[in-house]
Amino acid sequence: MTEHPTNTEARERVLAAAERLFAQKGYATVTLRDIAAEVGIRHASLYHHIPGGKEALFIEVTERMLERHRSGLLQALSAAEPTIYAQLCAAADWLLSQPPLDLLRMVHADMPSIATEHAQRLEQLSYAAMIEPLELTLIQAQQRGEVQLNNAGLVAGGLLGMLEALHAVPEYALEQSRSSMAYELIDVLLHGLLAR
Amino acid sequence: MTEHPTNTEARERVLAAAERLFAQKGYATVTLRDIAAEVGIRHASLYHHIPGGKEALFIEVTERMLERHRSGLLQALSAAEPTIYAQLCAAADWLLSQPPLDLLRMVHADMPSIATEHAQRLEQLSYAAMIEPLELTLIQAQQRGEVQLNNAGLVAGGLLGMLEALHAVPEYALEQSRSSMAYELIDVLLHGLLAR
DNA sequence: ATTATCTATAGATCTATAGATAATGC
DNA sequence: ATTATCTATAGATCTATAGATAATGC
Repeated sequence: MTEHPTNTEARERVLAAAERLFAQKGYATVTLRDIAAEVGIRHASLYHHIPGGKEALFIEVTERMLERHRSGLLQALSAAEPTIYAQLCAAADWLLSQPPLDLLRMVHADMPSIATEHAQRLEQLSYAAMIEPLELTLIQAQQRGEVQLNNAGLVAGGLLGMLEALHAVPEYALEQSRSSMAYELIDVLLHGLLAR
Repeated sequence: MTEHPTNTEARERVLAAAERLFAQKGYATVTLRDIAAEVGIRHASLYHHIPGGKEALFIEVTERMLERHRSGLLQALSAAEPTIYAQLCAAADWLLSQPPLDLLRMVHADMPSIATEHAQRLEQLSYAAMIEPLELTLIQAQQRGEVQLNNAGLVAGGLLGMLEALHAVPEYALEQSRSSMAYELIDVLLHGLLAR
């Protein structure tokens, strides 16, 4: 009955392991035992750090992952040279520096498994973290006359799907780095495939 | 002890439900009870049709889903007017006509949950079904001088990620049809975002 | 007669709790 | 003294099996 969940290094290790595993494999696929094994403790010991259990753990780490993505993306975008190519490459570098996350799986598999009020909040947060920064960047590039588009949100979502797909390339098929593949895709998106 | 798994309508209903649920939510998230409920029977009755159990069921329906994707994609591509725009739009129409599938989730979550020999086969099959047809189409367009590219496989994968992402757009946010969004993305990919 | 379903239940695994023991910080 | 772990176990849920019952096809 002594439950004093404080924010120590031990708790942080638990959250970090949970975050990485959930981001990569999703809510249902990852068991508390998997997380405990990753940390090197017994699964029952997790409850000392997370009295709320699996669902609360998932919500907490997903929330902070999305918030980190939002600030990391915004930071990367604003630090980049103000050309759309440099900005999108910086965004790609940021995304590839993070554990692979799969927004489509989050929407179709993870969100339906948790309480709707939290699912809705996380869904809004994922929009704010992943789409919005790219959308704003595209709109600004449009305003300075650099690009031409109708629906920045759509293009932002498509770009994100394109970049996330790079995480599906298996190691043995990696002839070049994922970064350089990302730059190539961004180049195609900017200049188009059509021969000139 | 009377197990005579024949290929009847009842079995087909089971396979269809399993296929749709697995494609959308993944192996671990979907329980045999979910599938049985969808069909309208008790979960134990599933075993009459699938003596191999959950894993064999997943492998069977994933395999046939990927084979259907391969033939459906090839068919759509070859039936389209031979311009890259028409071909990619036909591919998008086909993809959007199918239950949402998430290749990234398959690679990171589903494949590691099943026996490695089957996982490897399904991974090759998913390449043959999803990437290869688009890759060949892009190469042919390049050969007739319509497009210009270095790495057709990379672009095919990126395009696929872009199109799959359309399944993440929630119903309430759908101002236009997913098809028309797909066409718009394809148009961007062909002509590029940069202002001319 | 064969095929498809059901009820009942075994066995595995998972989340979660209780209470004991070890490690750590004053 | 407080914090972090452990063992042991309850209870829920899941996959899977056995055997009975219902539906269907000659």
